[in-house]
Amino acid sequence: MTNDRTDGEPDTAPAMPSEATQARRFEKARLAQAKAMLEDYVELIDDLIALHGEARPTDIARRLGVSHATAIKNIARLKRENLATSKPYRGVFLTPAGAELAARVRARHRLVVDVLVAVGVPADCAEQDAEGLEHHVSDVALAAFGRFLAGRSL
Amino acid sequence: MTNDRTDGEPDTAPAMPSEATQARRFEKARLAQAKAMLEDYVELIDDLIALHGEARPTDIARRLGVSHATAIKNIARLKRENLATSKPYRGVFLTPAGAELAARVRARHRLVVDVLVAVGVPADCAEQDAEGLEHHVSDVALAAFGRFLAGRSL
DNA sequence: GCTAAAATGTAGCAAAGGCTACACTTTCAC
DNA sequence: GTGAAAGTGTAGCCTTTGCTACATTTTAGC
Repeated sequence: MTNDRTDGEPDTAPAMPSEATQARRFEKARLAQAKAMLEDYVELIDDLIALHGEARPTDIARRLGVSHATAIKNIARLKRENLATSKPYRGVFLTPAGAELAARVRARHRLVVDVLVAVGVPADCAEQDAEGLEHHVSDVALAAFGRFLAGRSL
Repeated sequence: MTNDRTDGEPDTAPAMPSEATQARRFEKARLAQAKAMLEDYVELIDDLIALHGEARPTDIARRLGVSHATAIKNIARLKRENLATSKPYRGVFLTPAGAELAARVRARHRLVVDVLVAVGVPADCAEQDAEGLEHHVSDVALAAFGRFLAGRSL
């Protein structure tokens, strides 16, 4: 039972998910949001290392559009969560766990952008929207995206 | 110029968007997130009024999976932003601006769910993912979604 | 190799959005 | 109509994630 039509409301009113179902959905969305910052940072750090051989806090800050102090504070959190390492006045590097997360996040990002483009979203808009979108795409949806794109390219 | 290949990095390194472009994307994603709470509340309040004739703080809290104190605090913010009205111990109602926002948010939500289903995401998963996703879908992408679905149904 | 600029790090503040605890009002059963 | 349960509201706290201001270290030009 996932619907909430137990009382005598007008028949024209639309059904809603049950309170528990809806609360679970919102809670998952909140959790996804909490992980978003970590995901953005590891993906960016991985990109910068690939491009420049290192990831410096100031570069990270500029690319994220935040102050360097904010970037450094968030890098400290990455280190607490065993996703990155750094020594004072040296660049930031990813731990194996961080690199693994970065790989997953980048693959997801590509897939999301590709699906958006496949349904007709302009490329630059797809890149923009994917930036916020990607953190909320579940593995199940991701698998469906993969099948959809595979079917398209036949 | 949106690419960043001005230095002597290895040719195997992938191109990245310019710092300014990337910073703008992240900033937009942050702004979308800041509006998400308002959008969730007005949509839910609108649904509850349609279903029960009123939206009570406790119902709102239960459906969002937060404490009633949190719901009341956020309702106060809706009132500050002229999206809702309420009097002590009475239900919450939407202003014209709030109702207009709710209508837009609900239409967007439907479109997002429909597109997810159309590309093969299971219905319940689509509903779950849409909850977080929807706040980051731009009007341009939304228009593309509409065209995609219209093309499908031919 | 020294000095100035850039980068890095630290401290303290603010707003958002959660929470619990407690007080007050309304509603409903009897 | 009264008392208990349910709903509503307030106060104060915590964490997250942004900021500015200032201190320190490294880097680079000369």
